[in-house]
Amino acid sequence: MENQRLAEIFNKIADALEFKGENKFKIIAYRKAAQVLSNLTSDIYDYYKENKLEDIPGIGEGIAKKIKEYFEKGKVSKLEEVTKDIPDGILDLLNIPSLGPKTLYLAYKELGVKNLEDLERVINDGSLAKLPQMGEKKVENIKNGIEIFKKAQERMPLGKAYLIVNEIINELKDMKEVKLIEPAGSFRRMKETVGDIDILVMSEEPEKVMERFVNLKIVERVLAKGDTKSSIITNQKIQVDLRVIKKESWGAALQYFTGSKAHNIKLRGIAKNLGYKINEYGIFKDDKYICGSDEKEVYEKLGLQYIPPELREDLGEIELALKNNLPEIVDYANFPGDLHIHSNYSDGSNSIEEIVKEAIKYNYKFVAIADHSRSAKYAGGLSIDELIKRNKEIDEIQKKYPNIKILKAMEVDILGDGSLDYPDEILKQLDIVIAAIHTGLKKEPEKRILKAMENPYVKIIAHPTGRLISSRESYSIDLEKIFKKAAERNIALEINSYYDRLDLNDYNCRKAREYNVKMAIGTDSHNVESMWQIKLGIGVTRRAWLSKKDIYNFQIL
DNA sequence: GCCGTTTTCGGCCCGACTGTTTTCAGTCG
Repeated sequence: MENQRLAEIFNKIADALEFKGENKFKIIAYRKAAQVLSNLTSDIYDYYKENKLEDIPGIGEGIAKKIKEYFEKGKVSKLEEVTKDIPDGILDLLNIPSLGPKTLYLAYKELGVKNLEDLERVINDGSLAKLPQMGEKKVENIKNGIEIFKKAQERMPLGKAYLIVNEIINELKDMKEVKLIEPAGSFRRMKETVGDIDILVMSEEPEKVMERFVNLKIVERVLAKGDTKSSIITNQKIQVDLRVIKKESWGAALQYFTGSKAHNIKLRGIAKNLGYKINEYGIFKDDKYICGSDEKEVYEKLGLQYIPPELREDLGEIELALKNNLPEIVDYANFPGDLHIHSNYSDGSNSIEEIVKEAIKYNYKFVAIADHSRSAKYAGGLSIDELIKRNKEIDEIQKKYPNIKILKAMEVDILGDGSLDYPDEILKQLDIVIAAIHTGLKKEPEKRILKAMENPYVKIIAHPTGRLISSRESYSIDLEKIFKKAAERNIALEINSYYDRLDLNDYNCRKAREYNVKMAIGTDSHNVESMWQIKLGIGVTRRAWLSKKDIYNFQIL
């Protein structure tokens, strides 16, 4: 599928045009097309074949022509045209905070800056500071920006950001000046990674709140400090923006700063058509304040059903909300249970009873104890005897805790030939068999998974792509084949909610939903302190528009 | 470059903060 490749091409064109100072709306149009392409669940080639490229919103005559060229000639000549007089790699420098296209272009034109080394040279020899509109402080900011650029090339996984957000909120929420505090941005939308963290505070006394914020223990550097906005870099090298909002603007600000950008731009268009203006302060008609204190009210005023943050990506949610027809996604509260937890029988650190007690705190109806199978020596995989002993212990504990169902599960290795790590007569004693690849990730993973799915006892395939957000690409598998088989065999695919996995991800879950595949949510916890990560998995289901009927956890009891 | 029950041309979201200026440009979200 060429969707991503084309998205990259259009983003690159946008970068080049921005560098050259082209019409900014043209740049927006290319970026919009790139965004649409990277989120498209169906193959762009099919649209091309059926001559329906222009049916896709955001793709018009010009970009359709370029996509056609790509499929017919294997290239987009516009990309070559706009990049031919730009040195290789200079566009990457646009990702340096505080260095924008105007300054970069000037440095290139006047000082011959072509790469990061050149940039550092003109900073150090003082020539950059002598350019028009430049000065010592601007150069200092760019210098700091380079440091951030080098260290924080990657976005932070959502699960890590969670801990930082919790810490900041805990530090600020008890101030008497703080009426409400709430995270916004991609964090609130539960994107799997975040580039920075946005936090909103309702207060009438911004000075005190800002003062406290920029002096928190985790602050490494203060980038800006004002009455409405302050920005800091934490000791973990992530930027946190804090905004202080007045009561009458709270809902509008929450809406505005939650984004996504594409979602907000479309909302603005709707507001405009209704004769309103919408910004972070509220909805206005001829500069007269209409509403803004409540986020739901903001959507209602625009004739829209309230759209949950996780859906706000401009992937069709606005059109559905206009018709009051959004999918019924599931709540974070009252989730029925966790399908993937390791006990100290294998490599977990807590006993089965400790896990059960913790699960009760979550109000779960069930919890699945899923230890590693015998081949997983590195992870204390259970021999058949150990497995039988463990199951007996589960029976005993079950008697003590009648209000929660303890499921006898196992995360069973898919071996090199696609067979499972226990014989069928053992597998059939389990409530849930979760099959997974842990070794030989490059050894025909697709074939092995498909073979494992033939086994009559397999209920779930764990972490189907094997990717790790911070360190590993997915196995090379054709997920569509897995989806078809899963639907046919009624096997659920996991949303592994461990923060560095989130596998399947939102995009693939949306795709799986088209095949009527059920998803199984489990945290893969190895200690009870990790069980909160079920939130991350639920977030994925919400971003993928899944309803209860799409989620295996709701169909177990 | 996209888009249209105002439009096939002329719009396209808009405000905060910083730094370099002395009324504004650049960057960011």
